[in-house]
Amino acid sequence: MNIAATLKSDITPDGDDYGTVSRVIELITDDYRDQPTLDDIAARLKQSPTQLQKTFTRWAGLSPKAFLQAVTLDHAKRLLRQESLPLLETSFEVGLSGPSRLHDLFVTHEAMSPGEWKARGAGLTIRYGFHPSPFGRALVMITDRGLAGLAFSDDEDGRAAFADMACRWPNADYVEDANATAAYAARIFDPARWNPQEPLRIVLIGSDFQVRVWEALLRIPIGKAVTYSDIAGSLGQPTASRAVGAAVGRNPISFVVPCHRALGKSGALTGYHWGLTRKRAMLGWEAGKA
DNA sequence: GGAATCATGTGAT
DNA sequence: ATCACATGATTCC
Repeated sequence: MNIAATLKSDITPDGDDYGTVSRVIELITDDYRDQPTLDDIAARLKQSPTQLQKTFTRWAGLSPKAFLQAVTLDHAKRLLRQESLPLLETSFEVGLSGPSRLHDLFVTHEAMSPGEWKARGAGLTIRYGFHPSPFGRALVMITDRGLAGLAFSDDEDGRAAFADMACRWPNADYVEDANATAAYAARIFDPARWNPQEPLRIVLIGSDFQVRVWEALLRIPIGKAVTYSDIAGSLGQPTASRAVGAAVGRNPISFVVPCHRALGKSGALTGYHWGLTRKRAMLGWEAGKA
């Protein structure tokens, strides 16, 4: 049995739990004024409440009720409250590049040099593959220095996601190699395999400012969140929150670099490159792990 | 609660 | 130069 098949059976036994979860999220965010009950939602999806219960516990170890609470605005505000600034302040000591242990997924990161960034991927070979994940079909991109890209696709063939990623480093060579990327996907989405002894190697390809923002994101632990202005402050540029937002939006390694843990000051989920529903799903899924 | 408006830093053209 | 932004604060309803 190959690794990709193993992953699929581990994470989504029926193949599409995320499809159900994302529809539930959309229903409760569209109709949040009506406060739909679990029975309402199940009926709208033409499922029984017990089916829905099974899907959620399988997906996140979370009951539907707990999940619904986890994706409300109040919950997002709670994530923000827990002293976020001390977490970010130490990012000054870390500095650019060099290995360091960060965040719950134990990542060591290095940054590409400014020269490499300007080359837009020239001379770089990027191997990629698609794999099932708790948040839909994931596109994993790796270099010999580590994980460089992680994207999500909503369409079946994933062309849009690939084009989105490939235009960031237009001069790189792209080689499909799902056997090489499967091991990364298996580790990233299985908390049981998050291990400080074997940190995940990632490489940040971006401008100096972008890399500093992404490093700040790596310091946010699971179950917490910070605002864009928190990050700006930790960079010593308190008025640059909007620039931070732009840089967060260009994060090439979504989920691993936890850009979903950046929220607006009100606790609102102000945006997400791969769709706000997916951002909500990630925060809800993490509520079951933290 | 919004909606309109302004100051703001970065990156692409 | 100019423009688009995953912001935030202020000032009106």
